[in-house]
Amino acid sequence: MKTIELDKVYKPETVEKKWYELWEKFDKFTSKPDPEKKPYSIVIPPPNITGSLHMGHALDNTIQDALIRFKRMQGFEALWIPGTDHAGIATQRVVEKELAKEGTTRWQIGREKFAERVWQWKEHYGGTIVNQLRRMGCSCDWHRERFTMDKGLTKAVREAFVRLYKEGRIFLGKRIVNWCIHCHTAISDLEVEYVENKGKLYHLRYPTEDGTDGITIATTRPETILADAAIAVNPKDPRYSHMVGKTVVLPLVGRKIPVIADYAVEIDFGTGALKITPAHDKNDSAIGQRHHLPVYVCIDDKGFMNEEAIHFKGMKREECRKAIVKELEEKGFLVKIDDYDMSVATCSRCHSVIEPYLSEQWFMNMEELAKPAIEMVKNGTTKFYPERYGRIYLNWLENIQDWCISRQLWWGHRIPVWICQDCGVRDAYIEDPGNVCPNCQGHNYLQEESVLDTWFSSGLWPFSTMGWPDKTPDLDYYYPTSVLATARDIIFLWVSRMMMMGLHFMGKVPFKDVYIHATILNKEGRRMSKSLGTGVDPLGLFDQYGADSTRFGLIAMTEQGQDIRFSEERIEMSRNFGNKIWNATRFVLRYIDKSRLHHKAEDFTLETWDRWILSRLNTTAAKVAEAYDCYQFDWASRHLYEFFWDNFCDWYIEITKPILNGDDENAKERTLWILELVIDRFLKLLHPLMPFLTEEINSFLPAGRGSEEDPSKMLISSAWPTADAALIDEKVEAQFGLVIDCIRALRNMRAEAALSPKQTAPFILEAAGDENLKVLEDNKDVISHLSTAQSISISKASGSQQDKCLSARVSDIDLYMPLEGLVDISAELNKLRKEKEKQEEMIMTLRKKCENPQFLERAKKEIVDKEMQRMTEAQEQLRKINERIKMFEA
RNA sequence: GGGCGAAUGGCUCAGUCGGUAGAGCGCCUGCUUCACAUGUAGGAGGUCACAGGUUCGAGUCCUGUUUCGCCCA
Repeated sequence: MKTIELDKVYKPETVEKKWYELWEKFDKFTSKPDPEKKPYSIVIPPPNITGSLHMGHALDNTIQDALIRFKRMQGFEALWIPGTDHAGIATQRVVEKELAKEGTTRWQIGREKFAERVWQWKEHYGGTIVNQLRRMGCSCDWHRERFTMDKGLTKAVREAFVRLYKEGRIFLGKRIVNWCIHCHTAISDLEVEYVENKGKLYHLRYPTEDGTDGITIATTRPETILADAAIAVNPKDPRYSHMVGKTVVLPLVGRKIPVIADYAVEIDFGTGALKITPAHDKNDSAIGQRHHLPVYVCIDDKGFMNEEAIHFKGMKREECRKAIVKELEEKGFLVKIDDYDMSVATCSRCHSVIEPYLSEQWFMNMEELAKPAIEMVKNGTTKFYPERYGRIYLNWLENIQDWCISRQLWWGHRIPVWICQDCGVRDAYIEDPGNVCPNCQGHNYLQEESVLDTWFSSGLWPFSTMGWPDKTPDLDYYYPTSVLATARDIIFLWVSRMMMMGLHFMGKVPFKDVYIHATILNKEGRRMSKSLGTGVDPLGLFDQYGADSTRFGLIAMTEQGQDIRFSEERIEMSRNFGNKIWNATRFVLRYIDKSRLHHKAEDFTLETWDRWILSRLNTTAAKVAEAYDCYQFDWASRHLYEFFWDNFCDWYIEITKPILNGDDENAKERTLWILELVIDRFLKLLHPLMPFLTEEINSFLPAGRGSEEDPSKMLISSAWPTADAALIDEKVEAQFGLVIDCIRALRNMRAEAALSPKQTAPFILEAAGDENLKVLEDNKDVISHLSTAQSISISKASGSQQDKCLSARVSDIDLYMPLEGLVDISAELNKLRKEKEKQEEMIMTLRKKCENPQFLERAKKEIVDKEMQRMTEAQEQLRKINERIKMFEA
């Protein structure tokens, strides 16, 4: 067997690349239905094809990969389906920008050519984020990679649309929609962002026809008066009751419009009189419908004023506002302008101001679809983690509005409805019907121009990716998926739609659990934003610290669903952790000549520290599995870190050094077995979080040796180390905890006496109870070694006071370090007096407690006993301190 | 306007059933000890935002207040 010399520092770069290639080469990510195994499946919340990996993705996909790897190791048939969505607006904009650079537009090249260009772009650049997922170590089944515009998914979209259409849930309606003049399409309510803005409130006077009276309204959008249809006041408002039913004259335009009464008008806002512009405001539209008002449109779909806008025609809406205010002022209609803070609706894609726009769009009635989606969360079939997000989901679904599903884009699933331009008949088709109208036989049977909202296809994702609408073995086996892990802002966008569509078409929820992870904020506690440049690029972190460190660091930062501030220190801490693991293995490998994993605990007489580390290992295994299972990833990382660094490296490995260098062959065999066992098990426990490092180290272990030559031994396909309850021993953990405390106390005395690290010192340990006495005796060598003792005397407490020496107390054990002449008496006295004060304070509070009859009566017996115990303990300690003070003073 | 969340050491955060406040980073003092200075040993540092309440006992439960963040309308 050749000995392996490892580098002093772990270097992730080459390692990460190597292992990812090997995993893929040996199909480690591939999953297929296996009736012998239980399925565990995840579909990726499809990232946007135009996107690149940001911190949120990094966290989201670390979580999914950790779960998949964990479950795969546990023996589940684990499937993670990757893919991307076609991101209608975003992708179209990217390609339009390219065209602009070439001096052309999509209108010039036409719809078909444009679509070709987008596909070209997709082939070239669409793989960015997918490759970044590989860089992270994501173990997705790439054979099943899907794209919302690929053949299978298009078929699913078509099928779903036609079914919903035939069920009468999809309809064409002329309504006010959120219109983006820049993207030139309708967008959904969820794509609208409200931005606080310092605006103006314009007070305008609308006179009566005879000029004797009038009414003053307040508006933030004076340019829309050109399309006013009425003035509305609240019927309860006495200021205007005499005006209701009369007509006023629309300034500049001269149109006579009625004054109407409607309870929707807020009496306290502005002047209490509201101008009604049914074509350019959602609320006005509703009021207009109630009062059968005519609809005037003055702004077109590109944001320009139209022929309704008299001589303002052709102006941009912003220009028109200035011009119209000026003219209103000149003609005496402007009463005043107030400053006014308002929130302006903007397009979440291009940030231009949304124009509420009356247009014909396709809508989907959601009310009926929402009902089962609500029910399945209420009855716990699908559970949210953390729970509170379930309530947010419910609240949204319970108030759901019709969904505007049409987009005036050229990139996306074109709505499969054909409309006869001659007779107006229309229908939806799974297969293209040709251009002959089935009704009038005319040849103008044409497909709808609009495409579907991208989320229409995302909603089908959990089952369209598995082959729906066909009945496939995959659907039988993997659906419903186990969990959807995603960010909070996705609840409405995808989670709810996937639930509705999944229940409607599959009759089953699409996922059993929904895990909502933290939002990552920057150091200042603000959202990371690409446009503001406040984001941290995870790829930079991968380069600097390695993917493993970034994964582990992100996980360690994440508490349940709570927002987290990104701190690079955590990533650094994780890198140091990885390096620690690397070096600990490096140490152990110096002594390991062959695998001893075939041994059992029964083969040896185990020492306290052996049983302690085995107990800690198995406790950790149990806690880590539990943490993964309830999505407490930060706990998992904490348990792993603490076990390996604090327990294994700081204590166990240090203990083994003299044994490994000694000549007790039996002890060596036993110790090497445990060292190997701990590393073997620990690597497996850590693997879901740090896949590369663990796989690399495993390949050096004599029993591991997962490699290109022996891929079956790779960690990725190894069995999860289930905790062995027989090796968990709380008593041993307490006993060795006592030993640790004693060693710490001795080291502390050394530091007080300013001994150099190598300088040995004599110690005296006296235990009051037999039990602790035995623990000390059993671990004498360890205590001696780790405290760099010259000599250790362990005995039952004699009651007699030790001479001039430093002292400490752990449980019922007195520890002394006699150092003739070396003890700084005044410093020691100082310390003792401080301790005395502390002890007296403690006795006071304890006495208060223990003498309180209500405490004795009402508190649990164990607590009372414990407090009483502490009380006597503290008094004993105080007595000793006093004695020692006396001694030093003498 | 409605809802949700947060406030614990200088910083970033843990704290599960109410029972002696923890970690990492930073800081101070020792260590070029044959796994690791991305390390090691020791140390300092906290009125748990504020005010009430429940309780024998509150960082933890309840009510209110303040500040910050997010979501919805």
